[in-house]
Amino acid sequence: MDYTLTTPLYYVNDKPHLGSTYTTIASDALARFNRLEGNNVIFITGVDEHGQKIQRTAEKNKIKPAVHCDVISKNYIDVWEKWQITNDRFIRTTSDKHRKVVEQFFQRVENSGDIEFGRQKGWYCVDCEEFKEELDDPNSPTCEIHKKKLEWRDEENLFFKLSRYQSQIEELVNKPDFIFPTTRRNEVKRFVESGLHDFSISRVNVSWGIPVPGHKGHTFYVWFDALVGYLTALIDEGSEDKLDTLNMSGWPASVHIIGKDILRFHAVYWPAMLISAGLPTPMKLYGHGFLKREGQKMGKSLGNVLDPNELIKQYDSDLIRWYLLKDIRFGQDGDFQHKRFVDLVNNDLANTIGNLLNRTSSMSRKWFDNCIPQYKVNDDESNYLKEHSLMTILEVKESMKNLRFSEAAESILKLATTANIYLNDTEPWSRIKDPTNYQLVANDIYLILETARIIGILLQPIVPNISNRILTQLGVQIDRDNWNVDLTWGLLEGGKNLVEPSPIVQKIDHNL
RNA sequence: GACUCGGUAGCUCAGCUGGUUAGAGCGCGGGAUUCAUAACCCCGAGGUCGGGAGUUCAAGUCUCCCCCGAGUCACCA
Repeated sequence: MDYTLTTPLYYVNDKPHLGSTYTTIASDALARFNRLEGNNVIFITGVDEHGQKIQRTAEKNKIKPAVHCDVISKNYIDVWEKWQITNDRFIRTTSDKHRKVVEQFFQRVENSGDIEFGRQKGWYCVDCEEFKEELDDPNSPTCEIHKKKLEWRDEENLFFKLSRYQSQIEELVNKPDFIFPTTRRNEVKRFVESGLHDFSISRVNVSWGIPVPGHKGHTFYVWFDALVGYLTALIDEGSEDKLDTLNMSGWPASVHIIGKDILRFHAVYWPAMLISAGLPTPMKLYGHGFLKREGQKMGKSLGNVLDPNELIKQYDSDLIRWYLLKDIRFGQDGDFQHKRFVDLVNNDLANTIGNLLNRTSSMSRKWFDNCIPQYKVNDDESNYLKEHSLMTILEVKESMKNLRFSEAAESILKLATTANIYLNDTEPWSRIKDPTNYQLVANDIYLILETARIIGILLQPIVPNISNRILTQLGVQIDRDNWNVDLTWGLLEGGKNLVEPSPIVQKIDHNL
């Protein structure tokens, strides 16, 4: 099955921040999960590089826009690599390929009769790239968001006839499995019900954009351009005119993962554009929440933005991944609290999961000649751990499939806790003192190690590095492309050598 | 202003179509244990489920009113 998923194409006005990292981490976990499930995954991310805001930022820094974009885009590419993001594509909207696709796309929309001229005049905020309808002070209008003076504009732009798609968009937006979470769906529904207006898709006097074919002086409005980037990412060089064969390349997307702020563009404008161009609409949109930091909004003005480039210098990306995916319910807003981060990493990863492996491996080596013990079937065995493991596998799959990352993480953690309890109940360290208990202990240790193996495998999409360390210490090889065989209970081989255990996660200090 | 969603233990939150003594994790206090990364395990404190009224044999769970918070209401990523 094809599974195409996307992050937003991040706007390169500024370097990456933790918000975009969060979106990308979640997308990465989803991509990894679907690969392991045997789907043909195309994981798309990229950057949105056009628009007047970027043009002006570049001017301010006295460099060409193209240079500015190169620098910031490189920053994104690098940071995703550092965070071990497994995107299959990285699309830049300044690429030649993209320009050609946008031209083709526009051609189709124009052929549908959905493009017409419209006059737009009013007070314009460059930072917002939009006309302001309500003015705070008519004598000296300023933008409330950016606190900057508005500029008077009187321009003739190209408009997309969104209003023609009222009923189709209404129908789409009403589908219960299109927009998540549901609270967001309500907002979009209300918006659509209030009546859709046509919107402008070009700007004049903005040189930093893709020229609109056949309309001198017009460049595409950044949104029109950026959304089409999802298609560009799926199209091979030289096939820019083959929008018809997109369904062979992974379109429509299974899910667009986006921030809640850009939901409307994806839920309303984008589907309408696609319908106009004769292309299928995406299957699902997931608008996740925003991250605060220690209870405060993150923002440049507050100077409390977490820089992923700095964060990754201090911590293994898995630690952040675990914290963000486990502690924040995807879709809701979250709060990055350092103390909580440290507590979770130490408790969940180092103590509960890490120490489980460590203590069991240690016992196994000590009493079974540095090896994994041989399990001998015992009919009286209830094999509670096997049952719990199998249940956990089902839970994790179901949760991950539905982007409920925190539930998946909790299920795995619960399994580790159960295994720890099992150890405490069976007390192998006491039983081993009586030689007649040898096989009993062998079985118990084996069951725990096997459970640890299952945990290691299940952890792959969420914390891939930690997963690797667990599996390496257990000495197991796994199929990196499909986890279904490896998730069979009982594959751990008794009698195989165990390396000396070392902590898979080093605890971190509160003071750092 | 209109609409949407929230307000449950110190903190972050679960609680589906109403039904035994309201739950989890973290934090805190105590105990037990030694295989282990001073880890693991057990026990405990404790909350009039935002406030009020109502429906019902029975409401955190439904209805109404009020208070507080967040969000959306057209082209900011």
